[in-house]
Amino acid sequence: MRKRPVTSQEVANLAGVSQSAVSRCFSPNASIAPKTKEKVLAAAQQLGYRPNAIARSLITRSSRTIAVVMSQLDNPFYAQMLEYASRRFQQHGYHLLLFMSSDEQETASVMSDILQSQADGILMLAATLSSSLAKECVARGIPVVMINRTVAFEGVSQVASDNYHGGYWVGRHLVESGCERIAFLAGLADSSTSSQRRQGFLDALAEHGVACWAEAVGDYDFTTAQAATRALFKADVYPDAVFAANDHMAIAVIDTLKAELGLQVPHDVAVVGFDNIPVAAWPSYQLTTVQQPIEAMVDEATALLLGQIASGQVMGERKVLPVTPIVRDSAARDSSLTLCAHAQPVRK
Amino acid sequence: MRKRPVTSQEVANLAGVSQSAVSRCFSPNASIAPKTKEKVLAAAQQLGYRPNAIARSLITRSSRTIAVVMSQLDNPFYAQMLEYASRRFQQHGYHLLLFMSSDEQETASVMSDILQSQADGILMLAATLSSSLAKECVARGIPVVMINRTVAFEGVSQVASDNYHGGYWVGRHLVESGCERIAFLAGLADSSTSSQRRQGFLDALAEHGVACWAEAVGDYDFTTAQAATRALFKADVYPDAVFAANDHMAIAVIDTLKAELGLQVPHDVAVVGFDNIPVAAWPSYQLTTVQQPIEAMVDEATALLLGQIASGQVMGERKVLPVTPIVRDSAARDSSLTLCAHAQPVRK
DNA sequence: GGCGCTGTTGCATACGAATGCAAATGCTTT
DNA sequence: AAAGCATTTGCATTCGTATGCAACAGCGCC
Repeated sequence: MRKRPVTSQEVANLAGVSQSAVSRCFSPNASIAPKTKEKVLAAAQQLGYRPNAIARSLITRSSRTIAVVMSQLDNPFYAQMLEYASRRFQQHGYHLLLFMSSDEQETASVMSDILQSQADGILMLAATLSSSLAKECVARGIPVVMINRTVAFEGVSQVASDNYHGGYWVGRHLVESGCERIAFLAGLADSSTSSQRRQGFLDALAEHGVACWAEAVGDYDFTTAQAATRALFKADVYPDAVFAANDHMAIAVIDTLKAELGLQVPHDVAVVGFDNIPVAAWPSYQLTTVQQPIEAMVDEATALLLGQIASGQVMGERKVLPVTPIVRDSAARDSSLTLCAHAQPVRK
Repeated sequence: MRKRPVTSQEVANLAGVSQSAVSRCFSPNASIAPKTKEKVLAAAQQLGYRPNAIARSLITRSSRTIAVVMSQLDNPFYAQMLEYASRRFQQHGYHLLLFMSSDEQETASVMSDILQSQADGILMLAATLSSSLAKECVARGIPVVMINRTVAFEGVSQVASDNYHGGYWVGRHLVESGCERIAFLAGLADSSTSSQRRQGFLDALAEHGVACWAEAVGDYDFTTAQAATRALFKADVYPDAVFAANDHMAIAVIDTLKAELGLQVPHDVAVVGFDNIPVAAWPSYQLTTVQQPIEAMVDEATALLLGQIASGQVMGERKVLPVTPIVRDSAARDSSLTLCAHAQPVRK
């Protein structure tokens, strides 16, 4: 049977003090005599008392909980983010309530749960939010921070890496490496990250008088990216470079080229990704990519959330963090590298 | 400023009913007249009322929350588990509270948070628990289910895949493939999964009159596994097969062999892993491995937790689920496959 | 019309801890 | 010894919702 939990009242009885005294022993800045505290803690220990966080939340009106909404955990990039975020918030005495949501409809139902759960803040990792829901959160004074997504509403904060300049660097790097038939493999059609990377990339090509050879969509998914690769390479004259909107897809491209099409990377085709996930560094891939500053992004998101929670002021702030090009073998034919405005290339 | 939330009392006033009536509108099986419900819902809608889950939890003594303790999210195997578990519990109206914990000490502090949080159940993914903490959970009537770990205490439930027979299959498969110098790469020294896989593996070798050629420890970590590989292969006569206790390490072995030692897989060395993570199927690796039934394991864990929560009976149950050998190129020299008692090989 | 029945409703209380306020304690000071 | 002050303590109330109980309404039936 479920045991009835020990309450502060019972501890108070045993210690011969009032319930308030017990409560004060477990509040950081409460006024309590050392001797009393000792007595109370002994009694608490003896009974196995643990303060009930639910009751505390009710009266303090703060659950010390952050709701996290994620769309994909199979992408190691976001898994890493989640892990780091969890540790970060744990340090500040906050806990994460995890929600998975693939589509916007699911997000609506999930948001309803979140609002009922009294979370103190909401962190969205690559998940989108309808503006009506965003508005409701802001109206209730719950800060929302989105990582790597944008939303058409002002009240929510956004943290992203500099996708535009990352894409720009890739475009320039490929052109300067001597590539001539450069293709782009997009992520999800409606994702801001993919389109910003694409825009920077196209601008770089244009500045060098090169047009994008071909485009395809891979939905940030391995299998879809494989199919897209086959489509891109079925013509007699195929691309000599592919920029995939993330590493996951870039890996799929490399594997498909090697295994199905008998093409060598980078000898026949240069491939560049985005994110710098751990796999990218593996000897089999040696993927040239653009590193997103995971920890800095999470730190920024944490600071925004905790800051707004503390101040009670919910406002939409935007942070764009610099990215770092990582040059590896998959696209490094020519090493005449030059610096990009916002990005220092690093050879690893 | 943080807005004062709308309460059921305010809705009641607007709708011209009592607070109880409002409450009953949001409880599934409460007795309420359709006409009243309509009035109340309209008022709730107008005010933007959402029931406060904290207050509800306090009175019902059930938070509808499951605490999840994880040790590693960088292993896609556990990331997949978490994602599936989240969706599964979401379906049942439960939410996940996520905690990361690497070592046993951290787990102790995390458990303290969990007990205060009034979670209805605890799910441990590849994390260990001291028996004193386990005992406390059981004493409080909080069910605990561990996936892929064992604990020296009876009250907690355990779900695991059949590591022993998985290891056994690997041992036999390698011997029957003609390998003679077979090495084992262990995971964490104290993990039950690694030692069970090892035991099955060694038993299979012994039954065929073969001794294990060498052993090393890789801590389930890419870099450590790379170092271990170098150690295993530094002698003139090196292994002709390696069984790594999980895929993550097996991939590290393959990469290290190819990139640093100039050895071909499977031509020079056969490599087998465990888990069947998505990477294992990638064309570059084609890793022979033993698949753990992720969804079945989570389903089982979910059923155990929800069952014990519903009945109020906390008890230690053990479930061992069958594994499925997956034969791919990394270890398939000879295809004279035979069936293993608990495992049907599948060619994918 | 009175009786009993089913289905709704409101009242009052409970959940467990935090906190403003006033009372009480202990200590110093003159 | 009395007054003054700072610190500690207990009392009573509060957070927002669920629920047992009693009151009540509506209905059909004899």
